[in-house]
Amino acid sequence: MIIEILLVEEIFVADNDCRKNLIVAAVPLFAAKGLNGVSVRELASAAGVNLSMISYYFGGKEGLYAAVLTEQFAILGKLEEIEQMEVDTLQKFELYVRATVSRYRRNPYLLRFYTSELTNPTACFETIIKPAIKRVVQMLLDTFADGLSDRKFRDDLNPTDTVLALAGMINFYFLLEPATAELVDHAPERDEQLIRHIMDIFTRGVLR
Amino acid sequence: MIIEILLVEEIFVADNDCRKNLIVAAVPLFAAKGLNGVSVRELASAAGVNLSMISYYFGGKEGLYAAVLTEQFAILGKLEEIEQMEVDTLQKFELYVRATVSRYRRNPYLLRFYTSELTNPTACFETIIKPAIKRVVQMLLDTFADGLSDRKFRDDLNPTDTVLALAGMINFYFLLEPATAELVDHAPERDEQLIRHIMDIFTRGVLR
DNA sequence: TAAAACTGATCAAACGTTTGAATGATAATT
DNA sequence: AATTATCATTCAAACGTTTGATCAGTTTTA
Repeated sequence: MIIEILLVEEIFVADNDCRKNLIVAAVPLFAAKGLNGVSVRELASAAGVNLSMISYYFGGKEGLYAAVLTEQFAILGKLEEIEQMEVDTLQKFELYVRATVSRYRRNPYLLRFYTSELTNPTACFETIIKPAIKRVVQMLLDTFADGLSDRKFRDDLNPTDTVLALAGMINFYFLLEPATAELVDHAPERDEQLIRHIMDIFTRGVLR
Repeated sequence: MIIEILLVEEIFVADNDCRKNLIVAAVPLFAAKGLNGVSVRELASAAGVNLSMISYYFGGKEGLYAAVLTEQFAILGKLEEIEQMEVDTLQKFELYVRATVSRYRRNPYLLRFYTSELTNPTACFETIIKPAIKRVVQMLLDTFADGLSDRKFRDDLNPTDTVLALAGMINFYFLLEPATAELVDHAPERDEQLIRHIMDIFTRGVLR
């Protein structure tokens, strides 16, 4: 049975036009080339504003980058809706998988910032990315613990290995897309099949 | 039963000292900061050679980066030993997992180059990284096809989703380490347990 | 002694940031 | 009601620094 969920993920809107334009234009640029791969002139030009506005509003290029990451990861850390749902543990794992797919589809840049910071961390890693990731992993660990105390899950499984396996299955699928597009059909139409597939393998793996 | 394998992975050694020093010094720098995050002066200084040697031997910074990636991914693409082994399909998947873990442990920079190019691709992506990744995925797909024709595996599974799930479980574990070190024990001593764990889940998922 | 390896100095271009002036709207003063 | 002062915002220009690359010259090697 498919769990119907409504994930409300409002987009942050700055009060100021110039400031907003900079963030909106910076997202795809930073996501594609990284912090050091984009120049302030490129950013300002893409936003259609004067380049000094970057320093004025964000204190510099790194400030703009931090603002972009803050906005992007505010979405990732929102797990309350999942946590508070009164469903069984397996369904909670499915909710996480569905939320992840939904977020990556809505925001195609999120995963790039995510993995870019994991591989080439900037100052933002410790302040923004690491806490967000730990939050997600901790939620998954708590869910697994619930499944254990319910005596639904196998008790011979390592909790961290198990939840990272689930997270890995769904995240790696999207991460690999640029390289495997010719080998694998990554069309959004297949998402439902992918989710069922992952949950199928995971369920067989963890159930008693 | 654990499959004992000997993975011979010789390290490329340049005939020239200056050239070799540059590559050796460049690996951790490029891996940590990316192509744009390191300057030629930093590279030359770390290698203990004159700055102009980068252009002399590699035609420029990008040339050195390409040389580093070529060396790194020569290891990743070496799958012949796995392919030619006369073992059943499930054991072949386990060989892949073991080889992956072994390579990431021997070369802690490999995964970083790998994911860095996936998120922020340079000119090397199409020429070096993409072919290497496709090679690995194709090998896994072939192995799955063998398991299907042996009637060992479930025939209702999507082959690509299945092999990407396996690859995701093992790769994501290492990718996430910088963020989850406080939550998850990533010690090499646990690798054997991790491999068994992943193969356990995977086996239950794919077997008839 | 010719070729290869290497050096220090130098180059133009690009970098991120800062400046001081100009703008227009709002608040305070007369 | 008219004038002045203050404010945040925007701009073009220039700042000093760093970038990657080059080149003429020197040393080393064969």
